[in-house]
Amino acid sequence: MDIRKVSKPTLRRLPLYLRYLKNISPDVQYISSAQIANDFNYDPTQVRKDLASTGEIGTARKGFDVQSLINAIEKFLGWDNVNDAFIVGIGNLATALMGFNHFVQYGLNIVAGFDVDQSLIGKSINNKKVFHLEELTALVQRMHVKVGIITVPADYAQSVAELMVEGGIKAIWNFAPIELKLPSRVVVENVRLSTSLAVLTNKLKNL
Amino acid sequence: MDIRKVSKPTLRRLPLYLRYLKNISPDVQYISSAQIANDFNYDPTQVRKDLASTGEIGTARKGFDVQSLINAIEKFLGWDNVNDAFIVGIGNLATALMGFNHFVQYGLNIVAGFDVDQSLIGKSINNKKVFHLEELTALVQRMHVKVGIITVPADYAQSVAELMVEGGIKAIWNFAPIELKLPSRVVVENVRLSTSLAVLTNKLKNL
DNA sequence: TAGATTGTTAATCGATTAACAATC
DNA sequence: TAGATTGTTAATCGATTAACAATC
Repeated sequence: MDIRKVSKPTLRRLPLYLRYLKNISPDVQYISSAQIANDFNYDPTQVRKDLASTGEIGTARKGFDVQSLINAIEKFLGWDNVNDAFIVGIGNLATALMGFNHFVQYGLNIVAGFDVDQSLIGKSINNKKVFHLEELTALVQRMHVKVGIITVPADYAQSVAELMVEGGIKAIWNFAPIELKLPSRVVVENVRLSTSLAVLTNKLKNL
Repeated sequence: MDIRKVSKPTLRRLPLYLRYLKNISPDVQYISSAQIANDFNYDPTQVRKDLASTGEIGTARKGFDVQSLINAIEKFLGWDNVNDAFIVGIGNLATALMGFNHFVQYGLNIVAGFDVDQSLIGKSINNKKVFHLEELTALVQRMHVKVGIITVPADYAQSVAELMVEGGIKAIWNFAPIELKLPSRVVVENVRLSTSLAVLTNKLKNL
C-alpha cells in the first residue's frame, strides 16, 4: 500500500459518498462522477479526485462500480475493521454516544465508560460498564485499547487526555472545547459544537 | 455595519479564541497576537487577521485589550443576543443537547422539543416541553422561532427540514448524516460525527 | 528614543475547477 | 464507430505565511 497523502476536505467527503452509495438501489451497478457530483452540488472533477484517493478506478463510459466503490471507501477509511474505544466523562453526551449502536459501521466500538462520580460506577449503559477513572490506564493496557473519547468538562480534558496517553491510547476523539497539548504521535480529532454554532449564528445574524 | 466576508476557517477559530480569552486572569489587560498564536500553534499573522475580522483593533507594543476583544468576538458571532430554537427528534442526542445549559453563551436557547412518539409528548426535558411534530409549524409561526435543530434519523431529516422551512425556520443545525436540499436562503450547518470519525480512524489506520 | 507589536501588502501553499487526451 | 466518461495536467481561486513599514 503506498502512502497516499489525502487532504482533510477529501477525507471529510468520503463518508458522505459512502452513505450515499449505500442508499443506491442494488439494481444499479454503475454510477458516474457526474451523477454523484450533481447530487452533492460538487464539481465532477472533485468527485473523481476524491474517489481516486481510495485507489478505486472507474471505467470510461460506465462510471464506478457501486459495490467495489463502497468497499474501497470503507477500506480506505479503516472502517472494515473495528477499534475498541473507552469513553471518559459519563454525562448526557456520553450516554448518547454509548447508546448509539451504529458507530461499529464507522469502525468504532465503545466498550466501557469511566468517571469519578461514585454514583455512576458499576452501572451499565447500553451494556457498557462504567468504571472508576483510576482503572483507566490498567484497562487500556490489559485490553490494548487504542481509542479514547473525551466527554468531560473543558477543565478536566487535558489531564484526562494525558492519563489516556500514559496508558497507551493512540487516538483521541475530543468533545471538550479546548485544544489538547499532547505528543505529536497521538492522533487527536476534535468535535466542536461551539465552532459549528459559530458558523450558524454568524450567518443568521446577517440575515 | 459593513459586510465583511470572513472565511469559514476564520469563523471556526473565533470561538476558540473566545474561550481562551475568557480564561485569562482579569489582572491581564492586554494580550499579543504572538502570545495567542503560541498557545494555539497558529501563525501570529493569522491570529491578527482573524481578530481584525471582528473589527477590533490592537495597539502597537501592547497588543489587544482582552475585554474589548471578548466583546468584539461575541458581537461578531452574534452571541450577544440569544436565538430561540426548536429541536426535532427526541432521542439520546437531543436529550443531551436539551440538558446542556451553556448554549445560551453561544447565542442559542432550545425552548421546546418535537417528536412523533406519543410516549414522549407532554414530557419535559430540562424544563423544555416535548410537543407532537404536527404542532411544529404553528408554534414556529406563533413564537417566531428562527432556528431548528434536527436530531432525527437520516431518513426523516429531509422531510423534517422541509416542515421547518415551511413554518418559517431560517437556520437549521443538522445532526443527521445527510445533505439537506433546501432553498438557498435557508442557512444550514451540519454536525457530522461520521465525518469527524473518518479523519480519526483513517489516521489511526496508518499508525 | 528604541524596539515590540501592530496592520497590511506580497509570496507561498494547497485545494478546487477547467481543459482535454485516453479509453471503453 | 461515436461519444460518454474516465484520469490527469494546467489554471484558478482562496487561505496561510512571510516581509515590513507604521506606531505607540
